[in-house]
Amino acid sequence: MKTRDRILQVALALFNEEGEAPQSAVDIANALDMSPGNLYYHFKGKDAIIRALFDDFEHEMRIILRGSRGKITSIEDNWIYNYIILEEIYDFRFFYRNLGELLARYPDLAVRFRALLAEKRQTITSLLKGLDQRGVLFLGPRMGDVITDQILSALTFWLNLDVIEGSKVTPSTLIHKTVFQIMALVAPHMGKDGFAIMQSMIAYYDSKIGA
Amino acid sequence: MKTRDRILQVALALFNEEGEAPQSAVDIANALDMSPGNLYYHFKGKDAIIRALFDDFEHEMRIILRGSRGKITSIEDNWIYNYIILEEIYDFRFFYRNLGELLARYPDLAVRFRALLAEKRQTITSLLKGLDQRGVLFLGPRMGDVITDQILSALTFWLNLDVIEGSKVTPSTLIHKTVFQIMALVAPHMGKDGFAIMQSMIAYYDSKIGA
DNA sequence: GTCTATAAATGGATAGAC
DNA sequence: GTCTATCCATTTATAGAC
Repeated sequence: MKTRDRILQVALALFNEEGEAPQSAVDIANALDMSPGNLYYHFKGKDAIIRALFDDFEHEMRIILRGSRGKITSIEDNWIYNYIILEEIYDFRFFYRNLGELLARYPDLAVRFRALLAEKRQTITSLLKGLDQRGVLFLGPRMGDVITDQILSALTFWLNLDVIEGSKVTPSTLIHKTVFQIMALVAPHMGKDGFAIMQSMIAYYDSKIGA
Repeated sequence: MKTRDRILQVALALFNEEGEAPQSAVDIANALDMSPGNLYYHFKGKDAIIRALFDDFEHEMRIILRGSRGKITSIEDNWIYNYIILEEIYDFRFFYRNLGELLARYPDLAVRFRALLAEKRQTITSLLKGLDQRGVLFLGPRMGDVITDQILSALTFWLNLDVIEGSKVTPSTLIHKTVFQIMALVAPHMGKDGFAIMQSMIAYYDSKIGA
């Protein structure tokens, strides 16, 4: 394996497990059993590593977002789609733990992250509109935007609330819980079927987390 | 005004406006036209200042939470109550911008912050239960917990999404928008009145932000 | 209480040998 | 490509004069 890739791999693991902020370039070099000088030969510093990691994340997230266009019609599709997005975020979770501070430190990444968010918003909006038009959903005026905001917020901060509350659930359970939360944002707008759908989602969720 | 209080006041303003992470003890001293040595005479360092600021925040937030017990019965009461909480958070917004990283750096504050969150959760849960029992709300099994999570999340991360999306609304508009979002989480569960209530909330919200 | 001066520690970064 | 050695800048923290 190329040294460059090894650095990215180990740095990502280190950031995800210990947090990005406390790690210095020397810490990363140590984790790789490598001299700081050598690390600087491959990357100009921690900044360059973070930018390279964001490149990877951005690329993969775009594939996921683009790949879903027009293919999601059922509730089950929605569940799976959310699951895939959350798993991708989990792989680069160090980024979301610190989001505000990180984007303040790297304005260039902030621009790109916002573009990604805008694409997500777009995807969610058109998805909801499709469900509304097919009569699966009943959205009053403005409610489309309101729910989009709520879903976007859930997708962005699900990891934070968990950390802050100090919960100790497994990653898999947390992802399932989050998907459930997102579905629960939509279910109340499903008219008289909403209650039944909510019930079956609860059953599905319980089976996933083994409750 | 006592020097100690001046330090806290200026440090809070500095953290809120420029972010907490980039400010060193020397920066704070400069903002006060004071020598670092003098700052260290009053506080052992930035850590001690942050702890003192958290003391203030915790104290005021507890007063707000305690003061509301059993007094909130109408939708209008809810609107006002949320507004007061959001304003208090806004006064100490530096804390919420960085929440994850900050709590990781100060485990003692993490414990206290979690206790505060638990008290908030408690308040929201009993509030929803009250509305459910009086027939204002219709919550299926589990839905109480789900909505509580959603509200708690909105109250905790409203400032972050705004910063991340780079929006440029006034603080007042942002607070109104957030209250609206929280009410919109509850409205769909108000049975057949939900639609009308939602409509009147939208009108009220529009009047507040002058749209 | 407040200042100046300075020590001690840390993190970022590069030069030059191998 | 990789290492050692080193430098520079920043930050924390304290001692001692006023």
